[in-house]
Amino acid sequence: MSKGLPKRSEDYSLWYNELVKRADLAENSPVRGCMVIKPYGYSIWEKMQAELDRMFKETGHTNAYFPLFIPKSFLSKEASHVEGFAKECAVVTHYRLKNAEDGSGVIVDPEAKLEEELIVRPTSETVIWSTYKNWIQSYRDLPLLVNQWANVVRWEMRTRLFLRTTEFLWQEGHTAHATAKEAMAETVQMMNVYAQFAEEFMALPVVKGKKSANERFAGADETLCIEALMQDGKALQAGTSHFLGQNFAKAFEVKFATKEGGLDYVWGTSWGVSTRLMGALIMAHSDDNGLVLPPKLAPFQVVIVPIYRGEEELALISVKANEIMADLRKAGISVKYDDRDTQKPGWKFAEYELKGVPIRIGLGPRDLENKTIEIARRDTLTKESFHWEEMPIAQKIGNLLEEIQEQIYQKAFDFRKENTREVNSWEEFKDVLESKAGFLSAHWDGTSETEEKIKELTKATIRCIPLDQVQESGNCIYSGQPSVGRVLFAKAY
RNA sequence: CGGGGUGUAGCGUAGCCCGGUAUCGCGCCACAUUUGGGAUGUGGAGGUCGUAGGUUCGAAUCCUGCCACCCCGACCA
Repeated sequence: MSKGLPKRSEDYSLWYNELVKRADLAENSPVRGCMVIKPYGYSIWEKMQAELDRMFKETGHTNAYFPLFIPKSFLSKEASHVEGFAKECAVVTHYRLKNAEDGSGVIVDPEAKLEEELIVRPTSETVIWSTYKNWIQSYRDLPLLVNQWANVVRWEMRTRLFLRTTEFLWQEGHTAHATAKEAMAETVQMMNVYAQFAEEFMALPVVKGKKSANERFAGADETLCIEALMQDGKALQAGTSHFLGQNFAKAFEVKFATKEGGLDYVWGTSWGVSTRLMGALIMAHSDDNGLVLPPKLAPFQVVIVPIYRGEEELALISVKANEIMADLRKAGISVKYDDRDTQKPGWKFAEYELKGVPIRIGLGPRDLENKTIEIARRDTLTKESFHWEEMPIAQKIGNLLEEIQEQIYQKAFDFRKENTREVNSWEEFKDVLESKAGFLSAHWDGTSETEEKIKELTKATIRCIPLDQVQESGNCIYSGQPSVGRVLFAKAY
């Protein structure tokens, strides 16, 4: 129905790119790899932010803001951290431009070279830990529970709207604790917050787990994550929570006086989710007609489209429409009334389908006469005629929104279940990966060498060692060495 | 960063091999008829052919550099 949106089955990545642009979520900017997030797309992000922010505060965190620029020397203080990020940093070397003498425009003023170059933050551990040094002296200053909403820059070689962009928006939490146990509890807690957000609000089922050493964050002792499965059978890392041990405390000399009178390095965590969640949201639920949004994150949950001939008829319909809107708003349901005369109803139907509005209400003279409204669901593309004396419209719509939220989750959950397969031999592993993709649950000997080899041969990586992994003895799919449980493999974004 | 492809009106495109100032559709503007699944007719506006050079009497077309996007690879919490 939608004019020429590519089919998922024919070209999944083309479908994704076109959908992002046509649904008015984002577009490319003149700068390579950077995106313009358009108002409709940004309002979805704002909904995500609002909910996550609420959850962070509920768990005792407060927001702060640290600078965009980081002195180059900071980055090298934590050895594995610099190794992980050095290759993708944007660097500021000068602070002034001047007019070119030949009148061809502005050039960098060579006189204005910075003594120490500045890195545009790829993540803020270094600048934050250098600040924490001054904030923490005693166990009384702990725990320190801070989050920031910010933009970061990573000079990626290959970019895709939302999934991997040069600049992206995210939140990064950075906490400091007196004990390893407490820091680890924080790391687990935040992974759980992310999982809860993904499942309840994004309607996205996720697997909670631990990263293998290969996939661990640069500078962390342990990385926990939530992994989701997209409709093309590829996995997407949706959020990470890192236990930093004392690595950054040691690199930045952050010590505290313990209750017992000793002096110790503090224990740290960091955790983040980014605009990549937008990519996950789009790919998890949408179809060949366009976006499908879970009601809890839709910029507006209901759109009312009037069907009329002439102004008098519109006026009559608008009276009823306004009444419905007031009822819905009173019930906490967000609604838009599209009474533009510049587009026809059919055009609007297609438009709101493309944009994933969960419920569309059609209201015309026939409805006024019969005391009905037409309710169309985006997720199932079904329509029903509802008699408004049957029950209050707000109650009907409220119930339906809840049902949609649930069913979208259930659909994604079933899809993941169908596409998570236990495999027990190397041949089977390669075959399933090739023909069906999805998550592969398989035994692994626990070594980086094996993981590396499997990645090289199949492009599949260990997405995580699931938290609910069952202890089960078996043999590594590749090396045949003994294994104590299955891990989750997949090709990933 | 390596290999391949693409760049022509807001969007999608023809023309390029074989050089002579650009085709078609959607969209846009005006008017009329329309309005329960992307309306129809008539008239109209809109172009540094990605960009900078070169070859030529003449370049969208041939040559070179650069930029951006897409695909594959490498890289990547």
